[in-house]
Amino acid sequence: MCGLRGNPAFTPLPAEQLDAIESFRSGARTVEAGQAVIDEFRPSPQLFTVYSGWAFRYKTLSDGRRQILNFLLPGDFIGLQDEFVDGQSHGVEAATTVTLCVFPRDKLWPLFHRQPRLGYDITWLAAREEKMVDDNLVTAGRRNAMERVAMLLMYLYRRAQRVGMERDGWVEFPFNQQHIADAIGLSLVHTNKTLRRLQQLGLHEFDGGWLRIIDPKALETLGDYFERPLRPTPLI
Amino acid sequence: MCGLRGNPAFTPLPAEQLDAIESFRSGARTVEAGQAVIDEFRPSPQLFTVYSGWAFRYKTLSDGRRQILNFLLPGDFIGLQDEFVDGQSHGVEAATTVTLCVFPRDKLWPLFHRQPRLGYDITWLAAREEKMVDDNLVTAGRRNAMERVAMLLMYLYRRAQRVGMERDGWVEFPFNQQHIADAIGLSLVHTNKTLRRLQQLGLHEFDGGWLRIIDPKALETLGDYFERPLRPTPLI
DNA sequence: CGAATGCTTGACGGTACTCAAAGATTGTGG
DNA sequence: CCACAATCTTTGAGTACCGTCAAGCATTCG
Repeated sequence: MCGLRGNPAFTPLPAEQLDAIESFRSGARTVEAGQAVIDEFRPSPQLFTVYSGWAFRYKTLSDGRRQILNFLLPGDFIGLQDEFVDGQSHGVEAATTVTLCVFPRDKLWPLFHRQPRLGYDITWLAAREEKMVDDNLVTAGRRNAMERVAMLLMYLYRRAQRVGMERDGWVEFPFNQQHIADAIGLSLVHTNKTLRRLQQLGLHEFDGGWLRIIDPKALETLGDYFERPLRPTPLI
Repeated sequence: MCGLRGNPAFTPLPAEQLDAIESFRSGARTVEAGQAVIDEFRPSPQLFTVYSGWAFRYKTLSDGRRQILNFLLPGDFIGLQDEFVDGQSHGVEAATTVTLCVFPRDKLWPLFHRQPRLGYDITWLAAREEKMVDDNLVTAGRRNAMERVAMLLMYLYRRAQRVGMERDGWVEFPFNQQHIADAIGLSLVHTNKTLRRLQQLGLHEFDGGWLRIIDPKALETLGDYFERPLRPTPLI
């Protein structure tokens, strides 16, 4: 049974729906850092909920340029998009060791049928995911380098914080500068230089794969990205 | 009753579900070009299905920079995102006269409850919308100016074509260069110059608010954006 | 006919990209 | 435990793409 349930970031569910999720679920899976959860060019016969760890969704152009679409944290539901659209979609890669709950794709419709409430929750998650991509699109399209980095750091920090991954002001940050560059649409070199300039302002700090935000307000202002009040999230 | 039903781009529905949609629906609405369908900073108490016309979703930064997130065509379902996340979301603006089917937001859950199949379809639409935003994010993050324009033109042309809006090779194209610039994340001036260079290659043609694609293969190759096989779409 | 809106062009500057190479860090095998 | 490889970070130099500014042109509308 999923140990995330006790987390206040998620909505509690009545026993009947917990049972339904249990029978929907087909197992668990662990993926090591750097390995693929979903291959970019082969639709997955399974859906997943992230149970622990960091992962990310991405797409690559035919010449290898990569764009990270969004980051995945505990509670995120993966693979919906493939259910509904043919052809190549996106890849999902683990950034740390990731543990996942696995659901067979062909039981998705029966789940909607028997537990409409869970169907509604899944729509909730799909809509939330889309809003995050919306934000990332604004970043890539309309923010400059400094703003992009500031936005991304706050965004990732807040998300991790929200699901209880903060420890004394630090959150695990398993990404290298290439990941950051691919997420915000900059080159590796320019990302490095921007990161460096930001660091000298003393608004944040990296250490051994962890991130600490020293001056959240300054970063929020710089990135023009402010935390929004968030309701508890459904957890499938 | 919605005249889009006969369109082969959409899946036919049994009478029972049509009735359910009818009772979900609260009316119709017409919005003139340039007017707001959904205000960017005020959550809408309604959901919409586009019945005819072009619209677009967008977000603006606090200093006025605007990013168009996606374009909306007949059959697109609007407003889901607001259902599920607090705070400011996105705006929706009509680009032509747009007609919409209106649904009260508070009947969304009852609809899922009584017609799980329609709930499933709504999730389908949400996932498809997200995939489109994914593609736009790749464009803004990883394509250069020429590629961005090529991709956008093919993308909009294909989408319009798909819902039967093509007439002798032309589709209505009610956007000015500022719209294009805001969609692909370039400045107005640079968008103009890029458009001009593309036009001289003779791959496409604009005339009086209509667009014709002369060499789709060349544009697809240029933009590294290829049509994917598409199933019929559910229509709510 | 004048105002408003949108398109086009040139000039110039700056942000960000590419290329290249030198540190720093981590991991691995002898 | 050290040597070496592999990966990642950092820096500099040079360039190109794209942004900003400014002004002229075209079209539409009242």
